[in-house]
Amino acid sequence: MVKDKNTEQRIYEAARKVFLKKGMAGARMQEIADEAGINKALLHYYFRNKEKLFDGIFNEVIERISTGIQSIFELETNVLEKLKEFVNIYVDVLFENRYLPLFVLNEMNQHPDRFSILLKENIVVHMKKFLVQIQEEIEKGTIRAENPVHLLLSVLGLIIFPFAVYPLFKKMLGEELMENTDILLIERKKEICLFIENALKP
Amino acid sequence: MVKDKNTEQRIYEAARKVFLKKGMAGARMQEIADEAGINKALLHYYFRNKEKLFDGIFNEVIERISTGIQSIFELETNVLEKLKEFVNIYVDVLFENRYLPLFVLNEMNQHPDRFSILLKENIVVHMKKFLVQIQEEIEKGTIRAENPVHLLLSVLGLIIFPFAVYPLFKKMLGEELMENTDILLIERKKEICLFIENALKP
DNA sequence: GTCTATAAGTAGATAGAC
DNA sequence: GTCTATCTACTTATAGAC
Repeated sequence: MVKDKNTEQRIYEAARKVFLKKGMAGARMQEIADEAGINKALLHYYFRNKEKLFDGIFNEVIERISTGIQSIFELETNVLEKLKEFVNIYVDVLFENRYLPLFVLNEMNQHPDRFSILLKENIVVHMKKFLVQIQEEIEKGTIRAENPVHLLLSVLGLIIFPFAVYPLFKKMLGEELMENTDILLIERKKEICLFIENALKP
Repeated sequence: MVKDKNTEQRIYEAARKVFLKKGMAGARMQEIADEAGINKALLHYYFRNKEKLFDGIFNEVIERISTGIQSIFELETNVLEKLKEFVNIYVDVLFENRYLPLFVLNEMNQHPDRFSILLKENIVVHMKKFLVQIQEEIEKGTIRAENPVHLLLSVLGLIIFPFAVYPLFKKMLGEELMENTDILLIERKKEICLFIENALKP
């Protein structure tokens, strides 16, 4: 076990890895300790208990996602451009953090209010502004759509779902068809953009 | 507690409810017993242990999904019609079983091989045939797409994602914008169909 | 078949030596 | 700061009465 990083950080990274993979309920303090190459007791020395450790990880994850979204919505472009930027950035993010979508969706379902405040403050303002912008463009006729909420749900689904499902998908189709899953996931950037463009073309 | 159904079935239904909501790791035998209105010991009398009980539920869920998919792919129609039929049936299924998508995606990630066989035999044959059909229509030019796998991922994402995310979405946008979440979810049937039609129009 | 009581096993948390 | 050993609490599983 390499000792170059300080212990606290090693624990934190180990916890991140284990929590993202197993979730709060499935994660074991012992596994985190092993992963960090230290003793279980040290976990409690640095982070008082499992919940505090989890909260740290979870808040950091949400924070990271939020700021990414924020920066996109601050762009001064039209809806289609914003969506395409969104797609490009988030496919890359998820590519490097494949457990992220399921982890967030799950923990949110298990503890519905742990982070409702967190989310409200960070994302929702931008989200709502963007929904207004979509509505405006629909009325102007520059994009063909009916309900901004549906559009947002659709784009998020196109981006996120493949990452949540890809291990299953890989198993279903067999290695032959999916030998290049990674390439497929990256390809989705242009695939989704094209799909959206066609769907929204007036 | 109503005793009209036999105990085994009551346990089974309680277990289904709890497992789907909490997952294998998060579910508690006590909670299942309470939900079924019986004693914990009876769970072990009817189903030897937690794992066997879970397996029963899980296999049944997968089975149900599989047969649904199967019947759609057996239709003798073109790709667009099949996809639309798929959308209509599955939105209704998920509407009545909202925990299903996350449950399946999760448990599959936790026990990657428990059901690889299950899936292979039921769905994969039809899936592959359908991918071939898509490829043929792409080549004939009746639909505009590039990669059948991407198309399938996209449609599944459009259908499934909103159900996986809807509690979070509801929280983010606040009750005002989402007072009719249920209507929104059902609306997705025509929304997705329209979205696909436009995206695939040659 | 169904219950109460309890055993056995597991996981989180703490005490105390170094 | 880090470890070993241990405690406590929780969860699954079983024994045995009815």
